[in-house]
Amino acid sequence: MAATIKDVARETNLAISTISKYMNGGTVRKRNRILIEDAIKRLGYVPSSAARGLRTSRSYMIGVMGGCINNPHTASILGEVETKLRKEGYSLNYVSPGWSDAKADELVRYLVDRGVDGLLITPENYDLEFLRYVGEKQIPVVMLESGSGRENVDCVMVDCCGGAYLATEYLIKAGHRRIAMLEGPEKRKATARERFRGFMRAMEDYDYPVYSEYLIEGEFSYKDGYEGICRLWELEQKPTAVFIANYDLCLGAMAAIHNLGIRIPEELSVVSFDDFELSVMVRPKLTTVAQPLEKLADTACSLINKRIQGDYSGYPEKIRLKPRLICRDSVKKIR
Amino acid sequence: MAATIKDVARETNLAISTISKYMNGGTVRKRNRILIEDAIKRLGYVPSSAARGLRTSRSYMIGVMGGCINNPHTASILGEVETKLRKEGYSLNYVSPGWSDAKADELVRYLVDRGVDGLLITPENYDLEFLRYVGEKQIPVVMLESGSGRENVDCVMVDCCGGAYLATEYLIKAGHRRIAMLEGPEKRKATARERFRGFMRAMEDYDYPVYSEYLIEGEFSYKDGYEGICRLWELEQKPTAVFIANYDLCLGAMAAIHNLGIRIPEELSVVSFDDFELSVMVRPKLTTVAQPLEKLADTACSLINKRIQGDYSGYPEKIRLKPRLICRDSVKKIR
DNA sequence: ATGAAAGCGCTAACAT
DNA sequence: ATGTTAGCGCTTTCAT
Repeated sequence: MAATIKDVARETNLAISTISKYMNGGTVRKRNRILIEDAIKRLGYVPSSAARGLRTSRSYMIGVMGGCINNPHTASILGEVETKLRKEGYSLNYVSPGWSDAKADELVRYLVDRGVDGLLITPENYDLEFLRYVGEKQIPVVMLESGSGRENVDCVMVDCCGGAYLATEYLIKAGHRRIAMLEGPEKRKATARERFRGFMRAMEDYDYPVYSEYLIEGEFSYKDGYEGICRLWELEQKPTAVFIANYDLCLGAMAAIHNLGIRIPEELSVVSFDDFELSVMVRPKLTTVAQPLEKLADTACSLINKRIQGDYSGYPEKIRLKPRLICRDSVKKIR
Repeated sequence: MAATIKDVARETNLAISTISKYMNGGTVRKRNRILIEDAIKRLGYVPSSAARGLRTSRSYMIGVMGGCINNPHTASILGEVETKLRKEGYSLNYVSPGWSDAKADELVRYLVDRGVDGLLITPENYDLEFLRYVGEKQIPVVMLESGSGRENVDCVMVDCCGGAYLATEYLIKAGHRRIAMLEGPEKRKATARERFRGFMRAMEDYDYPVYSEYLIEGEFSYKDGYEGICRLWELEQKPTAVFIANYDLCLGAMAAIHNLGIRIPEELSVVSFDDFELSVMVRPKLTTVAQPLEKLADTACSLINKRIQGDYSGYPEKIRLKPRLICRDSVKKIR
C-alpha cells in the first residue's frame, strides 16, 4: 500500500494537519520542514488526488475536445495546451470526437461527469447544445479558434479574416489581379468563413473584381486542394495567383501543382494559410500566414485557469490573436 | 451543489447502500429500481469519481505517453485508443513529451502520481528508467509499437520486419534489382531497425546484392526524405526502385520526386511504409505497407485492461501484429 | 433485498 | 506554528 499523509505524520511525530499545511505551501518550522521532507522521500509519499479531489471538489483535470487530431494544427495545439496546463497543475483529459461530430454533446457530458474543472473546446460544426449542460454544472468553458457565433462564451481565436486580408493584399501589391482562392467549407466553419471574408474585403478595398470561377469551395482536405488546382487549370483564363485557405488544401494543391508541372511562382503565385513543415521544405519555399498556435494555447490555458479560480472579470472575453505573414519565395512580383 | 448519493437515498426513502448497490449493477426490487431511476434523472445525479476513486483506490484513468503527436501515425493511435478505452470505462490522461525525450521519466512519474490505473507508452529513445518506478508502484504498463528490447514488459507492436520484407519482396518479384532504401534512425528506433532488417533479409533471401550508396540513413522526417531522393538521383547508376521506411520520409520523398520531375513508376518504383491520405491522393497511387493501427489500439486496450483486472496470465505478452501490403500503381513490372 | 455504519486520505475550521 | 476533529461521497462488510 502506498504511503499516506498519516504515515508521514507518524514518522515525523507531527499532526497530519501540519503535514497537509506544508504540502499546500504553508510555513512550518525549519526543523520540521526537514523532518517532513525526509519522511516524504523515505516513504515515497505522494498525496492522493482522489482524496484531495473529494475534499476540495476539484479534480485538477481539464477536459479537451478538439477537432480531428489527425491534423498537425489540432495536434500542435493539443501538445502546447498539455504542456502549459501541466505547469499550472492540471492534467489533460482528452476525448476524441472520432469521425462523427454528432457525439459532441455526449462527449462533453462525459467529461463533465468525470468531474473536470474546466473545458477547452474546439468547435467543429456542433450545435453547441452541450453549453447548456456545462452551464448548469457551472463548469468554465473556453472555446478555441472560434466562438461559433455564441455571444456568451469565452473564446480565444485567431483573426483569420485579418490573416486572409494580409495574404490577399500581399498578392495584390505584388501586382496580381487574377487571384483565385481555394476556400474551405464556409457554410459550416467560422474559420473558413472568416478567411473568405478577409479575401473578399481585400479585393473590395482595392477595387478588384472577383470572378466566380476563381472561387473554389471545398472541405479543408487534401482531396479538394488537389481537385481545386485541377479545376483552375482547366480554365481558359488561368489565374496568376492563388490564396489557399488551409494546410490540408495546400498539401493537395501542391501535389496537383507538381503533377501538372505548374511552375511556382513563374506561372502561379501561391500564398497559403497555416505554416508547417511542408511550407519550408517545398521548393520554392512557400509564403504563408502563420497562426500563433503557441500563443493561442497559452492564452486559452491562462483564461480557463482564471475562470476556474472564480475570476470572471471581463466575461465573456473574445480574444483575437493576430496571425503574421511569412514572406518566402512563392510569389512573383508582376510589373 | 451537485446531487449526491445521499440525495437519491432521501428522495427514494432507501438506504445509501441500496443506491450504491444499484449503481454498481446489483439487483433491487423492480419497484425500487423505478424509484431510483426516476430520482437520478430528476436530480441529475452522477456518482463522484473522486469519492469512488478514494474508496476503491482506482482512478479509471489510463496514462498515455506517446511519440510526437504531430504525426498522423501517433495521432491515429491516440484517437483509437481513447475511443476504445472510454468504452471500457477509462478516461485518457494524455501527456505530451514535446520535443525533448529527456523528460520521459518525469512525465511517467507525473502520470503515476496522478493515480492512473495503467500506462500506455510508445517508446521513443527513452532509457526506460521509468519502468522501475512503475514497477515499484505496481502500475500495469503496456508498450506500444516496440518493447524497446526489454523482456519483462507487455507489448503490442507491428511486425515491421515482416512488413518491410513484404514490400521488398514485392519489388524483387516485379523484377527490380537496383533497389534503394530510405531508412529511419536505426541506431535509436526499434521500428527503423526492424524495417531495415526486413529489407536486408529479403535481399539476402533472393541473393541480391545491396549497394551501400542505395542505403540512405536519416530521421523519420520530411527533410531526410526529400534529401534522400536528391542524393539517390545524383548517383551515376540510379536505382529503379525505392523502399521508403516511413510516412514522413515518404512525404518528403514525393516532394523531391515531383520537383526533380522523376516519373513514377516509369523511372522509379516506390513502395512506402505507412498508409495515409497521401498514399491514395497522389498520382499514381502509392503501393504501401499498411499498419493495423486500429487493431494495435484495440489489442493494447484489452491487454492493459486485463492487467488492471489483475489477470497476469501470459505475462509478459509480446504481440506482433501483421501489416499488409496494399498494391496500387507505383511499381513497374520489369521483364 | 435492504439498512447501518465504518472508513478510504485528505483539507479546513477551530482551538491551542 | 501546531494539533484536534469533522466530513467530503462513496463502497463494503455485516446485520437484518
